[in-house]
Amino acid sequence: MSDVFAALANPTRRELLRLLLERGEQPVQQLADHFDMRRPSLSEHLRVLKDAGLVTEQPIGRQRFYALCPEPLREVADWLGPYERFWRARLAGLREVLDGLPDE
Amino acid sequence: MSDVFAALANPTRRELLRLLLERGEQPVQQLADHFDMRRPSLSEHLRVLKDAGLVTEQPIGRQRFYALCPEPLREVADWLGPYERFWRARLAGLREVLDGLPDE
DNA sequence: ACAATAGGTAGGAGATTTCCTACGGGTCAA
DNA sequence: TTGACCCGTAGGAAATCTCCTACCTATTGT
Repeated sequence: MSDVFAALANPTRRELLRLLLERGEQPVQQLADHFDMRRPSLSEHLRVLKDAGLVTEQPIGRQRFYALCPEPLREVADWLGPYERFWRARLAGLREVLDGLPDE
Repeated sequence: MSDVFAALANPTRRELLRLLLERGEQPVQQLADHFDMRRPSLSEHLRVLKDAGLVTEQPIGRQRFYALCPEPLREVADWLGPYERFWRARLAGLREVLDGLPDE
């Protein structure tokens, strides 16, 4: 869980996930085109994502295709569950307060 | 967003959030009782959570009560939205495969 | 006023992150 | 086979993280 959150804490890595979500699996070079960064650094980001289980890697010829693997994100959503009840209650409370206000 | 994920990437900080969720707002000492860690380190974790907007701080006398502030978590849930569709599709695909299998 | 309590700040050690350049290993095309 | 290409590893620099000890401020009770 910690490694998943740590992986998501970097904007480059979140952008990589977004690209993989919107455009499907891609080789490294194609992903690298979107970033102002050397490829070895991108490789390192991809390794962090892979270690967190957020992407899978499939070598085809001399390319490596990376694909989104959303299971860890589902676990994040599960982790959020108990807190969701809390913020819903807060929103409900806020609504009550707003309903109680005059001049509306 | 990055600072929220970075805050969540530490198990001590996630445990702090869990304590605040389950037991409501508490002063630092009461929180510290649950950890094998010196108080200055706890203070630093609380500061990280506060900077990420995940907790609020209210001084009462010589104590400071910390309370959960779930808005950033709601934003995380919103961020997860597009990926949720993806993993649901995956689960649906998996179900299809399972349904197609013999010997069930 | 004085001692005790709550909790923060200062600063340092060691590990980790995030970028880089240089290079190596495998694959394809001529 | 040779050169071009895809992409990773090695290793280093600067910044940041996470813990610590020592110390400081503010509040409370006597």
